[in-house]
Amino acid sequence: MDDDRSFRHRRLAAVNLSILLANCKNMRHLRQIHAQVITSTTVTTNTFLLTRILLFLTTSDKGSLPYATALFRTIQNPNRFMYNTMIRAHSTANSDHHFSDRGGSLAFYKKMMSTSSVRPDHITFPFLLKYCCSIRNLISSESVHAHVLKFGVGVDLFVQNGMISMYSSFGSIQSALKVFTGMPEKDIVSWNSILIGSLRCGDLDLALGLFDEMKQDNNRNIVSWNSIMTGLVQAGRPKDALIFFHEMFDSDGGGVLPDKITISVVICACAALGALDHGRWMHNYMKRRNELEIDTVLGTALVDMYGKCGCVERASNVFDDIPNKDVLAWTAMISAFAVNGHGEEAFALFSEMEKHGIRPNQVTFGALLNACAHSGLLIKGRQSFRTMKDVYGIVPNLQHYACMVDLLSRAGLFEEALELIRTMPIKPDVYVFGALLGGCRMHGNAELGEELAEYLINLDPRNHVFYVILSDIYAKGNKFSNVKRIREFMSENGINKTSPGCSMIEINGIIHEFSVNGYDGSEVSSNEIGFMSNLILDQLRCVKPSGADNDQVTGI
DNA sequence: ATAGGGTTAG
Repeated sequence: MDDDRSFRHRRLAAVNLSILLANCKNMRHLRQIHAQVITSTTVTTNTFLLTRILLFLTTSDKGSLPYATALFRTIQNPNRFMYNTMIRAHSTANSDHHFSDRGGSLAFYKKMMSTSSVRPDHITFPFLLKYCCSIRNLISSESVHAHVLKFGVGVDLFVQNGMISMYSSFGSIQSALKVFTGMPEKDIVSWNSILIGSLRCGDLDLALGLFDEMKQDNNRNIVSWNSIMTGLVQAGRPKDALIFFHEMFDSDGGGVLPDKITISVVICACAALGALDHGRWMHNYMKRRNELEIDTVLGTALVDMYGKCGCVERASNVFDDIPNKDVLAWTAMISAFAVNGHGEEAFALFSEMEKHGIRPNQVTFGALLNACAHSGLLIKGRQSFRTMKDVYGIVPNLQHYACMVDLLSRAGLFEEALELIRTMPIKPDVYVFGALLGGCRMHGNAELGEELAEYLINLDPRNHVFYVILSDIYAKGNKFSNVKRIREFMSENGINKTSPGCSMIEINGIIHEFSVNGYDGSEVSSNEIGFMSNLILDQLRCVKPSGADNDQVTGI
């Protein structure tokens, strides 16, 4: 009788709480609900209801992880479900709470192990392993593997899948394969995990082989396609990514339809190729499919693509319609202005971003400095470099220094560039010195140029770039015997461009590659491309360089 | 319960 009443009470309270939580509007509201639970229920029901609140706090977008963590600390004897909830909540990477809650999921796991009553189960480990993917700590992760075996869940499919991801996130594709091949039953997630793992570890051949095998077993889904395309783009093979996209699209990929992620990957490939027609087709395609709304991520990818294809106007139009613009969206648009020589607009947009209360990051300042380099904005460049450090406390990285050195040495300010290099707190790399060397070539600074080139050639004797720049510097100073000496040295030692510089052109939606030596040989005649490229070269020769940044034109 | 997407760079 009593039990029955208690049960009904519990049911009733749970239903009421569900309704309350479903209508919960903000944290203030949640605190009220929490207080109500604490004051109006018995200890037994309390545990049950607190669990519901924890779950709400960690899974709803109206929840709050710090509040959940604080609430969790007040619970005397959390049960396994509560521990699992917290471990799950702290398992995702890229979140800020990694810093506030030192230890993340592992801290909660350790706390659970310190009790004698609660043990992990097959739900605990997939989340814990996911967390291990982000901490890049092999020792901890191997301990987790040991615990997986200790608690007898090493045969669980989800746990095994998690271990594949964990090992490949460290680059241990061998260990990942060992788990994979040892699995008695594999599902689509197992296959996708090992596919993604091989891509992360840079083993493209393995990935392509796996992808092939998956086809035979009719074991490919949208995640498989998206993953292989992402891998190809990141491996610098965007053209192959597009080929895969067409294979998927034309054959219906075995009943697979492109989703938001497919679109963003393909747009990324288009951006890398400068394939404007393809990119615009994708843009139209997503408009046709009304379930593919342009969210922040897709909008950012589009802005980037249009920017890299030289369509600042289109980029700007897409940008205006992006909902909830975050740093990445703003940075993509600033960058679109930057690479197209619209330095002033880039800075205007930066100010607007600050007004919107969006905090710039390292990448934003990289884009700004890049804008300065592309538009010769010396003063603004120096200013941004200072603002980055003093106002935002962002530590400049090698790329920022390379950008500044580029800007200064293009302006002929070699002393200032050298001073910056001398006072750098990090070791300057090839790109920093390379930027300086580029300035030397532009201004015919032979003394510094020779010294630098010699240094860089010693660092990387097989790289042709520095020989060529050095010979350019000699040629500019009419030291043709030195030019001849370098050319002879290069041919005697077989120092050539490893792969000929290659450009791409999009004709009727097909990407064609061509270079001075040859052409990839598709339907369009190589002669037509050769004819056009000569025409363009002739026109370029008629253009007088108008500013310091135009030296490439005279170099042709 | 586990797998996939966007920003800088010389």
